Amino acid sequence: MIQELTESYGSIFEKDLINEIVQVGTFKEVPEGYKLIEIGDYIKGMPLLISGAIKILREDNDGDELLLYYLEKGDTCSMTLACCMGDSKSEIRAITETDSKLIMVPMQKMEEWTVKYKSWRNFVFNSYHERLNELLSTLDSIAFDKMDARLISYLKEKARINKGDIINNTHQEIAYELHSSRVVISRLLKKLEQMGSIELHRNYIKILDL
Amino acid sequence: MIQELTESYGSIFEKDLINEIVQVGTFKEVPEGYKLIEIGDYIKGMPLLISGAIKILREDNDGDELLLYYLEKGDTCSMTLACCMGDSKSEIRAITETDSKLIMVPMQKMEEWTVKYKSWRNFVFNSYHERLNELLSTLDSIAFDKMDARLISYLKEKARINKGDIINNTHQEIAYELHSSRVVISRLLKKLEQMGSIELHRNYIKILDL
DNA sequence: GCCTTGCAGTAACATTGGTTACAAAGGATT
DNA sequence: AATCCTTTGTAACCAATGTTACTGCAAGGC
Repeated sequence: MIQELTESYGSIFEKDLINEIVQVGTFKEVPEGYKLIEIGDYIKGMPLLISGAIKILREDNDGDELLLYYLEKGDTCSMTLACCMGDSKSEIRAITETDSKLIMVPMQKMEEWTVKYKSWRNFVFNSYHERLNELLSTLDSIAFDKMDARLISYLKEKARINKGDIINNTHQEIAYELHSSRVVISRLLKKLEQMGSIELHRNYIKILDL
Repeated sequence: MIQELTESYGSIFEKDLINEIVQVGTFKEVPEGYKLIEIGDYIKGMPLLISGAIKILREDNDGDELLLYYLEKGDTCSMTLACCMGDSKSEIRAITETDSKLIMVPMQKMEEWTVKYKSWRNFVFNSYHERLNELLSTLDSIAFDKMDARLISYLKEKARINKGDIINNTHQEIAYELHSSRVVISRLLKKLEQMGSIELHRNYIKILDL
């Protein structure tokens, strides 16, 4: 575990802190599609992502979903922080987008480390900062962009996260995450194909030039 | 200044911290409609709101606005925090919604107080927590609600913030903050009036039963 | 091969929201 | 009162998105 930690967090955490994390943290390896956090859960631990990616989703009262953003190596979930501090329930759902490795740190250490380690303070604040900004840009996209622009951003981001030019999703799945309908997504994808930006196949999409 | 501080923050900050704030903070009284922060500004200080209300707005590339949320007594702007920590520019605009009193605290104290005062740590984290949740609910409303529902929430919130049942805005102004158009807002308001929920007048709206 | 199931393509239509254009009403100024 | 400006009301129209319904196709199981 110490090896993975050092690799992903060695440049930002002090040695002492790394050692503490090794002592109290638990290493987890989770497959793609695993649900880490459900809306309404009480959260006891904080995840430090070593590899892979996690998607953070929001849901409304009717069960409609919306993708908020992804977490990657070196990220943690500020929502989790926020929830734990406030001792409240999770407002979001977290699902692994790819196979992932992460370390769970018990929440009790938060306060202690915040006082003790400058690097931990910076990490936590940076984390909040980045997540706030990601939320803002998600909000921008929903408020100001039309569906075609949102779809293009989605495809780009998804390709980046999955490190390739293939997106293994059905139109229906994409529609869920963008909170739209399958027919609309198929329509727009077909347009993108006709423009030569993508190639459509059954169960996957190949990015050509977005 | 110590009096106002104690009144609004006495129950959450230690005496010592209050004293420090009094020493380094500057008291400000600002009228309604005053622009406190503009997008792109570098921020040197952090505002502690004593009375009144501040609206936080987002803008897209075309200059279209969108109301994010309000700050009230006892609140501070996490965006500001986020920006200062990251030494980056402001992502938002802040304008007083009503006449307001606030104390500006220089940013340098942040780090120091975070180590020194547990109450300050809690305040900062709570602040982040609340702002994240407000952003989330704004996002919900944009993503999942139709314009009529958004308008109703807007009117309710505005009435609450202004502590009354009169909303002193033109249809055009409301349209800006909801990122819609005047005609659409007039149309929906007229419907609400016909349902007996509100009364329309020139330059103001009276809330009857929302 | 044949059947079932899930995915994608497409047409027709409904709804929401945005745009343009113009009229009418309320206030303020002269 | 005559004029001017701002705000509001409304109609007609358009574009984007969502809905319903039906089709064909691919893959896997039988």
